Amino acid sequence: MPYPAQVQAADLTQKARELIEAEGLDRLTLAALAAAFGIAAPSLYHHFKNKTALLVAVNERTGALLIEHLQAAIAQMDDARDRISAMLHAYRAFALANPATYGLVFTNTIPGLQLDPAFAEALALPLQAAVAVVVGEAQALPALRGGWALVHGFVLLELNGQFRRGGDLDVAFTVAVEAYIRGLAAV
Amino acid sequence: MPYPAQVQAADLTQKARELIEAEGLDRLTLAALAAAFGIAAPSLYHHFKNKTALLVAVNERTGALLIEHLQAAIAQMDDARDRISAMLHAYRAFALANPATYGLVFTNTIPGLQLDPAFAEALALPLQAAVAVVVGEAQALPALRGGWALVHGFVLLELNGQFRRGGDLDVAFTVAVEAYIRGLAAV
DNA sequence: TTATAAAACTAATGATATTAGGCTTCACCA
DNA sequence: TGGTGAAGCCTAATATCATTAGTTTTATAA
Repeated sequence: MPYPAQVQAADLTQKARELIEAEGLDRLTLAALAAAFGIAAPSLYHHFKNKTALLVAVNERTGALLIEHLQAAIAQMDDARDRISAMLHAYRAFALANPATYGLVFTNTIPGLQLDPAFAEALALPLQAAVAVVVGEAQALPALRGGWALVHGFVLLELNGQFRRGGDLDVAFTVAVEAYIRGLAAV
Repeated sequence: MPYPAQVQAADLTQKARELIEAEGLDRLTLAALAAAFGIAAPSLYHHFKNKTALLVAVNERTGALLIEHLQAAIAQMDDARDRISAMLHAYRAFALANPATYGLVFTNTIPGLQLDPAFAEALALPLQAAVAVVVGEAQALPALRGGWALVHGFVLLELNGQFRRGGDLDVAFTVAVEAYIRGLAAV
């Protein structure tokens, strides 16, 4: 029945991600996105309910990429503490490489952008086991949350330019992560 | 020479903060803010260069309140580790009590909202000394950044509703903070 | 009393998202 | 083989805001 689609939803999502990283979220207008495909803005409504739905799709894609990235980082690591450290570093690397879209995933200034509850679950999965080895099953959940918080907070402050007193941020990150892991283990 | 000002910039800032917390950032329109004072939207431009400048003022106020809150929290504490713990808990309490405006301070989806560099400085000041006692001057800066990151990240994830697997978040926060401090000390 | 300047107003402009309604193409079925 | 209908596109219109332009009001200073 159709008409030869000039555009797939996935292409739109991908291009939107590129535009957000290249120009900033505020420059991503429906008109600009449509223009990139040679179509008119209202046509986008055939692919997404509204702009928020487009951004949700962007976030889902970013989340999937992040999870892939984390899984790759621990491919052949045995020691639990090494795995934790490697994942936290990989997490930061991903966020720094995708600053605008990473930030968008966790933005709460735009209503209706909540990520699927399964996301946090999927994100935690690869880390959960390693943390449990270090602190035991009972403390695994809070310990996990602390680790996620540490990295997430560090990266956001870093992306936000809040660390303005000099110093090597790579070193600071490593110091913080090592301290946290050491503290977890030392119960 | 003037005209009896019906409004002071500080009143506008205060009301804007209230509206943001009560209705959400997206509901804060200039028309709504002006209406709360019985004046017309364009009149606000006599007090603020534009809406971004208003939001910057809101952020400055939030930052000042946060710093006051932290200083009050450590009023009569002697032990360095107690001070660190108390400040981190006070920080979280403030953010949870002012979720929308706290989030706005660290939002990077709105251009031009960068807080004054002096803010991070002033925020760090009360914590700096306590951290230096525990880890020594040399490691104080990275250790400080890690602590800030931990709390900031925890609070944002919490406000964003990312911790959906149950469990007591107060406990999780305490576990994480204690682990971090313990890890810092255990060098 | 009057000129001035701050502070407000009304009316327009411009950028965007969104909605309404209609045209075009093509896979499928009679 | 030809008709149909739905998908995908378009143009035009609407609504919401922020912002700008130009005008009016009024307390005070001279």
